[in-house]
Amino acid sequence: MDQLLDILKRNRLSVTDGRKKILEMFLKTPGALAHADIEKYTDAAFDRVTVYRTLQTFVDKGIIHNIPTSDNAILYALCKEECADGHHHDNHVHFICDTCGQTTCLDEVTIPEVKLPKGFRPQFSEMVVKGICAACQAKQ
Amino acid sequence: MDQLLDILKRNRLSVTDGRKKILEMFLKTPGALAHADIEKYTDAAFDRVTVYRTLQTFVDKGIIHNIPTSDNAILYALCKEECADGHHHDNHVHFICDTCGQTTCLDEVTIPEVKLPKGFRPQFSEMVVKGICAACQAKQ
DNA sequence: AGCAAATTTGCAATAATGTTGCAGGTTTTG
DNA sequence: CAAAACCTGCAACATTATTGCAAATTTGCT
Repeated sequence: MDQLLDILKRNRLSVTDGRKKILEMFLKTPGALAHADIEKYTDAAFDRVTVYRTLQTFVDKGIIHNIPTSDNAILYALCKEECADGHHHDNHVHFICDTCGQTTCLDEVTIPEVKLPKGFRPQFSEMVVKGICAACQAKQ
Repeated sequence: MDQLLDILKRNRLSVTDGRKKILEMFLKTPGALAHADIEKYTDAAFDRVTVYRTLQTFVDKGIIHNIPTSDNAILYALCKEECADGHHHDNHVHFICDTCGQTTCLDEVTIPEVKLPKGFRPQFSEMVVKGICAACQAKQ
């Protein structure tokens, strides 16, 4: 079965053009996508509202996760291993390239544990590294 | 000399009511503040625009830094050591409490280095830990 | 295949958030 | 104290996000 359909079905979501197109974008893109990227995608001219709702649905189902950025943008990326509903186990590092701007999930780099002050109980952590990505480095 | 004035003067900023009030909020607050927090602050009824500009000025001067969050909000917190203009050395971990929602700078917890895949050159990293903070833990 | 129920979409309206130019006011400098 | 520099508030505008509802699509069932 097609990978797209497989993911949608596994999450008990109706298979619609919008969801297929948006999910396809994620599967094709190595890095992360912002809401704006999806809206601007030429092939897929969906209503803004639909994009918002689709992304939210995907996050809820654990198909994609969002990435914190210190500037305002919300970025989304595919979860490597499918996560349980609402619970993401994407404990990998995200890398944002200063040159090309692309955000990459470094699935093989696990977020290290840190020793917190007394009383703090950690449940989940996120880590973002900025710098120059392998692709841009190679071009120079 | 008053700490407020000291900070403003050291950064060659005019001392105005707005800046004093906003900086005072940061000095009083253990955690981080969102733009909305400042705007809602009862005593300080400044124009929205003034708040935006003041926060931007403080960030530019290295008085405050912003904290990435996976939801959309931009949070700001005081820089512990004053940073050089534009260059922040706030390489500490941020903690967001799931119970009270407050964000705390863990100044004493340094972000660990991670080993990146070949070709990636890191320049700056950020780390956010979510869980239950010491204050909320103690209340239970 | 065909039909009813459930779900999803697009539109419209509205809210929330962020930006810019400019006139008037405040702070600083000397 | 006066001039210059800087800051603030207003207004207008741009962008981003949310909600309700009717129409359209998809699904489950026979």
